[in-house]
Formats: sequence, C-alpha cells, structure tokens
Amino acid sequence: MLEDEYQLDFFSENGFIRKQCSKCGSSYWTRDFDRDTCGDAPCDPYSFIGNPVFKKKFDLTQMREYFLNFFEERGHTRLERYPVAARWRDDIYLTIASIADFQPFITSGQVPPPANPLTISQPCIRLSDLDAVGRSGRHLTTFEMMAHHAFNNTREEIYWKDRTVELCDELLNSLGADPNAVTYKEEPWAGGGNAGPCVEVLIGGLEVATLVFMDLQQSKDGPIQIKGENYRKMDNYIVDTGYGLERFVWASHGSPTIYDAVFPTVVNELMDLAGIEHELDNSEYANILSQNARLAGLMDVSEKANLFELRKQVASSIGTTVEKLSSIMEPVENVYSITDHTRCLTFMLADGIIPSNVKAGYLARLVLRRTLRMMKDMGINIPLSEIVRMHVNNLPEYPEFDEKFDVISDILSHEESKFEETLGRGKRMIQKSAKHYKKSGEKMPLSKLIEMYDTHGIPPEISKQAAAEVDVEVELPDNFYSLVAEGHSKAEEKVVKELPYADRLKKLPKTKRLFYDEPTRMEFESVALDLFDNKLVLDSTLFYPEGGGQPADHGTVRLEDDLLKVIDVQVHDGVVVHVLEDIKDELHLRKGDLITGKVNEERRMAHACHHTATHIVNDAARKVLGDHVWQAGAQKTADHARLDISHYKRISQEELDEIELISNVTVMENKRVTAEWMERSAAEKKYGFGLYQGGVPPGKKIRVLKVADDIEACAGTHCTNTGLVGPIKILRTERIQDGVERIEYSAGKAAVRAVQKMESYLAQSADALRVLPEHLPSTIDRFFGEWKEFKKDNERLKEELAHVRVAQMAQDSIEIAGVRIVASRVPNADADELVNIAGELSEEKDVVAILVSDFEGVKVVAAAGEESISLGVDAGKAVREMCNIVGGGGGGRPNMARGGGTDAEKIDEALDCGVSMIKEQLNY
RNA sequence: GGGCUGGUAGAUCAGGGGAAGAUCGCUACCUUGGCAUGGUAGAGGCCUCGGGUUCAAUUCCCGACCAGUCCA
Repeated sequence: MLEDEYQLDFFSENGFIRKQCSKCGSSYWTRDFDRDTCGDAPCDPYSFIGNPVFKKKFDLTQMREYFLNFFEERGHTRLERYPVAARWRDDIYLTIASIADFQPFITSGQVPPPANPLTISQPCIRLSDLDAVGRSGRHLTTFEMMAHHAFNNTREEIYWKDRTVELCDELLNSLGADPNAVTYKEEPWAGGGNAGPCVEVLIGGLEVATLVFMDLQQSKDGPIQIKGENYRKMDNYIVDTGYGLERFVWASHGSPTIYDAVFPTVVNELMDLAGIEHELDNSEYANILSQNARLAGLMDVSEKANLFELRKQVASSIGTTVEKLSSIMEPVENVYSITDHTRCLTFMLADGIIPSNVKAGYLARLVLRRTLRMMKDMGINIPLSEIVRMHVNNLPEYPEFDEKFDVISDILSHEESKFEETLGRGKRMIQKSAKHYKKSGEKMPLSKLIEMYDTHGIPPEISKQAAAEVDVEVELPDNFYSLVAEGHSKAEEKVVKELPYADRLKKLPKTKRLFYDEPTRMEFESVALDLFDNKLVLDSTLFYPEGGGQPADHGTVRLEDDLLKVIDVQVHDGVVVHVLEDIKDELHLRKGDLITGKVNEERRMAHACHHTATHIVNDAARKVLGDHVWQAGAQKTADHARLDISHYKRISQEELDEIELISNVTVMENKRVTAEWMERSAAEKKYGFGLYQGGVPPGKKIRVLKVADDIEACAGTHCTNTGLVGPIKILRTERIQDGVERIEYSAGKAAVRAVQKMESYLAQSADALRVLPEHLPSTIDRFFGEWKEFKKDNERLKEELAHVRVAQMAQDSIEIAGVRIVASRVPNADADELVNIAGELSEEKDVVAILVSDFEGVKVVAAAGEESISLGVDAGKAVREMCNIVGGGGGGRPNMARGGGTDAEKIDEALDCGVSMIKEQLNY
C-alpha cells in the first residue's frame, strides 16, 4: 500500500508525526514525539486496566447513546440496528460487521444508502474465536460495532479520510482520552473482494476502532497488490468505520476483563450460582484477573499450548503454581464464557434463528451446546432460559427480546432436552464399546472418539468421562478438532457456469416485462432484438422467466408464417431470453422484425394460483406457529407447490389443519392482491426484512407484493384476488432439516384433483374391504388384528403338522453306521415347515433328516442330530450338493441347512444324492 | 450444499443371507401379614416402507420416509 495514502492533512495540521514501531516495524501516527512503539499488542501491553482511559465510566446504553448522539450532532443520520441473522445476504449467515448491513447493493452503488452519512450501532456475531472467549478477557461472540459510514462516488463526496480521522479524534478527546496516548497505526485492509487503506485506533494498548477507507476492488489485472491479490480503484469509495462498543465501555471502566465491564450483573449472578467468590474489590484476586488479561492480550489463547504458556507467565508473575492458578481461573473463565454465549443466543433466537443441524441454525446449536456443557461442569443447574431472561432484563433498549421471550424460552427448553437425549444415547454407546476394549485391555482408540463426535455429536471430553466410568482409558490429543476436520474430504470446487453468450447479452437492453402491468393478458406483439442458436431476445415480453421458485411460462411466438414453441424462458441481468424448440431450418429473422407472442394461459394461471397460495400459506403458518416462522425456500409447479419454513418442532396434524383452514378463509375473503414498485431502502424501512422471506432480489427498486396480511418482495405473477386461487389443499409435510419443515399443497383446479385422487384411494380401499369409507379405520384395525391371529394360528398348525409327520417319518428311517437317516419328500411344504420337521427329527441325536419339497420350485432342508454330527455328518455340505442338482444353491451349518432350486424334475435325484452324501460323510 | 450413523418386542439395544434374541417393563402364579425383593410361566415382532439381487433378505444393493450428528 502506498505510503501517500496515509499522508493526511489532518495529521500534519494537528501535530502528528509518522513513526515506525521499534518492535513490529509498522508505521503509525502519534502526537507524542517520544513514543517509539505503535500502541498495539504485543508491542504495547494493556495499560488501561485499573487505569481507565476516559474520564467517566459508561455502561453499554450510555456509551451507545453517547456515540450515536455525537455523530448525529455532526450531521449523521441515526439508523436502527439490522438483525444479527443476515437475511439480506446469501453469502454469510450472521451479521459480522456494520458494513455488512449495506452489502452488496449499497456498497456497489446499485442502491442508494438509506442515509448519507449515517451512524449505527450494529450487533454483530463472530464465532471464529470461540475458544478464546472467557479466557482472553477481551473476546466476545457478540459485540456491537458502532460506526459512522459515508458513501462517496465520483459525482458526490460526503467526506473521506481527513474528516473521518478528525471525527474519531474528536470523539476520543470528548470522552477525555489523553491525546498523546492515542495512536493511529497503518494497516492495509482487505476482505470480501474489497480493500483499501485503513488505520487502527489504539489507546492504552487496546484497539478501540478501525477506520477503513474502502476504495479498491479485486481485479485480475489491477495495478495495486495487497496480500497477493490485485486490486483497482472503485468509482464508489466508502468510509467503513468500526468502534467496539464493548471495548469503549471496558476502557472507560478499566476493569480486569471486558466481561466485568459489559454485563456485570449477569456475571455476578452466575458466579454466585457457581459458588465462586467473584470479589473484584479484593486486590489480590483482581490482580490475577488483570495480569491474565494483560498477558492474554499479547497472544492467541485459543491454542491449548498458548493457554498453558499464558498460565505459566501469569503464575510466575504473581508467584503461584500453574495448577493453583488454573483451579482459580478455569471456573471464572467458564462463567464469563457462559455469560457471553447466552447473550449471543439471546440475539440469535430473538432475531429468528432456529437451532438446527444446518446453516445458521447449526451455529446457534453449537453455541447452545457449548454453554450447556460449561454449565454442567460448573454445576449451574438452572434452565438456560433463566440466564437469557437476565440478559433480556439487562437489555431494555431491545424491547423485541422481551416480546419474543416466550418462544425463545420454548426453543431453549426444547434444545436442552434434545441435547440431554443425545448425551444419554452417546454415553450408552461409549460404554458399550468401552466394555469391548476393556475385555481386550486396550485403550479406546482415537478413531472411536472421532466417530463419536463426528457422527453422534458426543464431545470427546464426555466420551472420555463415560469411558473412565468403566475404567477404560482413551487417547485424546490436544488437536482433536483439527483431526476431525482432516477426516472430512475437501469441499469440491464449485463450478461457476459462464454463459457462453454472456458478452452478447451485455450489449442488449433490459427487456420490458409486460406481465406485471397486465397480468391477465396473454398475447402481445414485440420486436426481435437478437437471435442466437435457439435463443430469442425481444424488446418486451409477456413471458415470465423462471425465478422466485416459479417456473417459466411456455407458449408460442409467431414470425410471419413460422410458429415456434417457447419451451423455456430465463432472465440474465434483466435481459429475458426465450428458448425456442429446436429450429430446423434457418430462421429468417432479422433484428427489428415484428413477432407475436402467445403465453400458454392454463400453465401461467396454474403457476399464479400456486404462487399466490404460497404467500397465503406462509402467512397462515406464521399465524398458527408463530412469528419465528420464516420462509426457507419455495417451489411452484403447475399441479402443486411446496413451501419450506423454519420451525423448531414438527408441525402437528392439528396445526396443519388450522393452517389449511386459515388459508382457505383468506381465499374466501377474496382480498385484493396488490403490487407496488418501491425504493429498496424505503420498503425496508416500512416493512422490515420480513420482505425478504422469499430471498433477496437485486436492484434499486423492489416489487412489494401484498396478499392479504402477507407482505413480501416478490417478482412472480399472481392472481389479482385471493378468491381466484380457489381451494388450497395441504398434501403433506416433510422435515427437510432439523428446524425446517416443508409443506406441500395444491391450489385451484389442482387442489380439486388432489382431493379427488385421495377420495379415490379411500373409495378403492373401502371397496376392497366391502365397507363404507367411514368404517375403514375400525375395519382395518380388526383385519390387522385378525391377520396377526391367523398368522400365529398358522405357525402353530404348521408346528403341529410337523409333529404329526415326524412321528410317521421317523419310522421310515434307514440306519447306517449308527445313524438313522430320514430322507423324504414332503409335498407342498414351504421352507419353514421343512425346517420345523427336520428340526424336530434331529432332536433325536442320532437322526439325520433330509427333506425336499416342490414348493415354489424346490426347497431343500437338512438337519443333523448332535451325535451324527460328531460322527462326521455335515448338513450344510449335503444341502449344497443337493441344490446344485436342482439348479439352485444352499447352505447352512452342520446341524441345520436349507436351500432350494428351480428344477422340480430332479427332486428324487437330489434326495438320492443327499443320502449318498451322508453315507460318504460317515465313511460307509 | 456436502459427509457420516441408525430404524429389530412397550423401552434400551444385540444379531447380521440359511430356526428372530438379551435386559428392563407388562400379565399370571409362587414366596410375604403387606410392600420391596426373589422364583416360575406367559403375552408381546409386516426386523420402518417400496423396489432389486438370490433357491432363500430382518441381514446385501437402490430409493423413500423417519431420526441423530459433523462440516461449509
């Protein structure tokens, strides 16, 4: 990065000089001429602990308000926070920075910012340093990034580097920071395809803010190189700042850890519950924590080796042993961590993330289970919801938390019992396999632990503990989790499909879409703009291109005498491409030719019906199941549609009936369906992110669709009134992931047909049983019971029959070498019967039974009594040989074998063979 | 989106192409003044469903459904 980027007038006019850190070599700006380190860890250790850098203590609410107010007074518009679930993004699950709120459409310049310049305090969640939380004294999973943003472009500049640094400096001064203690360290920034110069703002050894001047974008042959990638300047250049609210509060307190400054009441309550005396007034105790945080500030403590090193250093600095220190620190760290994690869960769940085994939900479950494990270790035996309640009480500035508490609480207890079950199951599995290793006297191998974790979700510590209970050692290396990761195959490279004709499309204007204004018109005239292969681009069209889960329209286009079928319609960057059925002869089409298009009305109307129905069902589901319900996907076809929604339980039949009923009532109310094109920012402001249930459409303006009480951004074609949807029949539900339910339904004609189909199933079933449909349940119940009775009777009778036959056959035995051989043909007996007979015969120890029947081809069974076996008889071998003769195969054990074949002609031959086999085995 | 497990008696699970098992629970009887316990006997299985391979599938293969779990 060029040095010039940082030569700001602000620095030169305010007595700053540029220096180079004597330790790390980075360049930084300071007012203090005597300074020789950059101010960042590890070059400068924390000096603010016990020595606050601001003149007054702030809590979160006060600090946030101070900041926002400060920037409001300086011409910024205050914005409400965005959710922590980044629903407007498809590349990340969680909001990780304030700028994430404005990506990608605002940062790219496609959409104007909601205000400019603006200020916001955006709650963010980052789970990347999960292991350091609690231990380092400074890491949090959830934090608020306070920010002031200015969006500049070549036409208009709000403010850029000088003003940004000036505002930051003024803020710090107004809080009473010592101007000489503040440093601005140069640190080029890059991320997510963008980059730019950046300064880190440091005070007392703590990084309190980052000021990014985003003005570069990744580009293959860009002239500027950062971290091995090439970049070029953008037309938009953006002030992206981030001030850590929690760090500001911490710096104002100078407490040993950030946790004690940020949520002291929750920390204290949990310390009490865990039976820890958390007396920060006790100078000896406070000193341990402070020393720990200071030293932890210099290293990455998520690594186990580093943590041990930290312990060693802290122990020696306060004159104690590592063991003793660990016994003090670990419980405290756990409580800090629990406090942090539960705050994280509060935000996640309140913003509608449903714990699940996939996607964002998985992250919620990950945090939740970590918390439960730590609580267990600490002996904190209260429901999670009680801790979340404490946070909610502590965060009055988020009234939505309180409103949603009941659902949150329900989700939490649901998750608690799920985890309990998983652990119980895991423990049983571990102990079972532990017994196996105990027998052989081995340690339980690492592979078993990996399997337990990877496949069954049992944390290795718990496996170890469970194995220890039955005295089996396990092999548990420090880098366990990275070993698990190694076991996973590398993710396959995603193949990005390049359109072969992309360049050609770029030159064409966006197609006018007529179907929005005239949803009922099906015929139109238009001008051909381009034709390549069998793909036609028009100036305007009534054909709906596939999108938003709605399939493409079909139909025809007529060009003079040529009538061509449209079999697919796609849209690329606003250009609608009509795919024609293969064109046999060269088509005489030139640019500018007039064509007539006709949309297949039946197909279109069926789609519209199902699309409108989707909105209706979605809304009904929210009414029945709750506000946490969020559309996770949808697909419509001409005869049915499906809607995936987030919900933490299976939908019960009663709930489903209710959803179906409400949906149909909405239809009957015959409400108007309206659509309105709105500025994106205005629409978001008015309706919230609930607009993006069906995904985030690109562009400056979005189409806001109202179907009864449901309001969504939607580009699909719809019925003009809900009444036109016709009946809605829910067909089935399916759980496609933990936390996501799929509802399938039909609407309109398709619904009627679906009902008729089900009715015919009923009628056929009733007919088969010769009863009325309403008697089906009881009749089937009776039949099934009787069937079971008969089956048992049948078995009993076969046994009896076998018994009778046995008596008879035993008399027809031939005696050879002290063994009685019974070789017999049993007509029409199935394999089980033969087994019964042979089994009973061979209860006599000297009997060998060879039975053959002509049931379904040929069945062969042989059984040998104990004594005959000891004389060398092997029923298995005999049967195998016999079955070869009848064209099949068979086998079994020496005492009992079965087999069969297809050639019934050879039964007698097989029997003879069997007898001679036995003779052979007896060496007779 | 990718991966890995599993579905057998009311519950928890074994078994693994050739006769469906264990433990607990249940029922009856014995033991007891009664209960706990201990005996004895018994009931209870479309081995999730649908295809395929096979002489033979609960077992192997494919698919569906249900459930669990790890990762991006």
